[in-house]
Amino acid sequence: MTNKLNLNNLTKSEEDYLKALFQLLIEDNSTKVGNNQLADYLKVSPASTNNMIKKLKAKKYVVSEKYGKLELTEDGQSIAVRLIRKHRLWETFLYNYLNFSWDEVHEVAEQLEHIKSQKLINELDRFMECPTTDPHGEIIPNANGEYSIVPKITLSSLKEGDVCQLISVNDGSVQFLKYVSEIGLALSSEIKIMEIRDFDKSIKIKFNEAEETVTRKFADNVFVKIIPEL
Amino acid sequence: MTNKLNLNNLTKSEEDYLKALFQLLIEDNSTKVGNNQLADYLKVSPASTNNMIKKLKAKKYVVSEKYGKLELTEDGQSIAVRLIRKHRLWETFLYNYLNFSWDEVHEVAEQLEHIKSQKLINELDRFMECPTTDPHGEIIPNANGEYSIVPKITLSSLKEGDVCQLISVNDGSVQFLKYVSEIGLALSSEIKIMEIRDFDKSIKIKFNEAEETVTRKFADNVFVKIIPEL
DNA sequence: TAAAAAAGTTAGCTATGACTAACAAATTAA
DNA sequence: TTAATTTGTTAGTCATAGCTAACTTTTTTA
Repeated sequence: MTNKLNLNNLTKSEEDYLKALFQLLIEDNSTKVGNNQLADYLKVSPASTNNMIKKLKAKKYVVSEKYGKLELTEDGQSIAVRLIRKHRLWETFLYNYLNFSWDEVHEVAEQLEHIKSQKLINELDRFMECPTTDPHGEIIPNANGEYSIVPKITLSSLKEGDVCQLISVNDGSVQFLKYVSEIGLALSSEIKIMEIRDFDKSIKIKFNEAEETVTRKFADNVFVKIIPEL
Repeated sequence: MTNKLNLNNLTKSEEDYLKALFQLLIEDNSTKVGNNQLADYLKVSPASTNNMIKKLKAKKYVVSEKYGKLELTEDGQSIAVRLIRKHRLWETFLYNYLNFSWDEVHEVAEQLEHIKSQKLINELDRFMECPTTDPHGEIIPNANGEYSIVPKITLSSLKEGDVCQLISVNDGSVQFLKYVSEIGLALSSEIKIMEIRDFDKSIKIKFNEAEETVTRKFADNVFVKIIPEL
């Protein structure tokens, strides 16, 4: 009996905190996630975070020592993965069936992911014929909460001369997504690092025969797969 | 400028109260809706209702004198109709595309109707090719909030010998909906009133060549259209 | 290694929206 | 028409979840 977990006893806020922790801890693969970092990520005060972490520790979804780093229990992770599954399935639905654009899906999916109905999400999955990635290129966990966490390589971590393929983009900001579309980048685009300028770490990239210079901040939000040179 | 109304400033609770008021006032066409009646309908205490009514009066969605009957302003009605539109469109989606049954759709639609996105609901409408009635037979208001409020005639208001057609059913209770399905009634079923028993107001009805005796309470939740006799 | 900065914690406040208990007004019935 | 019942209101409490301000612990750096 792995699944005695009751997913219906969580408030929207509790869910938001668990999902945020998962994204910082597991998806971003951080060594240490602290209280203030989480507060920053969720755009709330450190006091609020501290408060919520206490509650989540009492419910055994989070473990941490006083003044120590935050960690998710298995149950905590399980809840977070289910939320991510819901979020990404809804994004896919909005994008593929309801004419939403790349940058519009996130905000609405943030609301839809909190709808409590196991049947709803499983049927939505079936209706869409079990998609494996969302519109931003992120992998959708399956109904058992299993999914391969591909270590994320950012465009900013590459060196001059590297060639890579765009895998996914951070969907946290509408402005960013609009910019990505505008310069003509799309999922699977092949990108070559032409030059990295030392003084501001801005990067000159080449794709589809076009060249663009992007900032370090931009490159931090673009996830890629390196294409080994022949 | 009819629509200066900001639909995004309302809490889930405020929306629930406005919708409940609309259903009691307009759809059930009551002469007087009072505080306790509303509390009853929403299954909260009269104190809670009183409190919320104060807030909705301050926001100009509700008008009432002290100790007087509750009424919705035009803005209040407008918000309620939009919620009903959302509720019924989601019910239709769940029923037609996601294999939900008659009695399963209501609970999930109660959650989905609070999702804030104009685009979402308009695209969902387009995707389903603008359905006009939901799975329970209720009319879906259009994007402008217009819809014909058909005066509801309950099965219980008919007299012996009358013949009618099932138009819609009250979707408030899962048990009721299951019972309706089990005895074989469906939307559009033709029903004849065979006998009304005086002592308990139970009604013997005939449909699809079958006969059933139903209680007054049952008949109160079934809405019909009288078929004029030839 | 001591001072400064950053990170984490606590206390106490706010708003929302439930609740109960007590009370007041209005309606119904004797 | 007075008494009983129903209906409506108010006061005060609770939980959730946010906040600021003050404080403590840890980490950094000078």
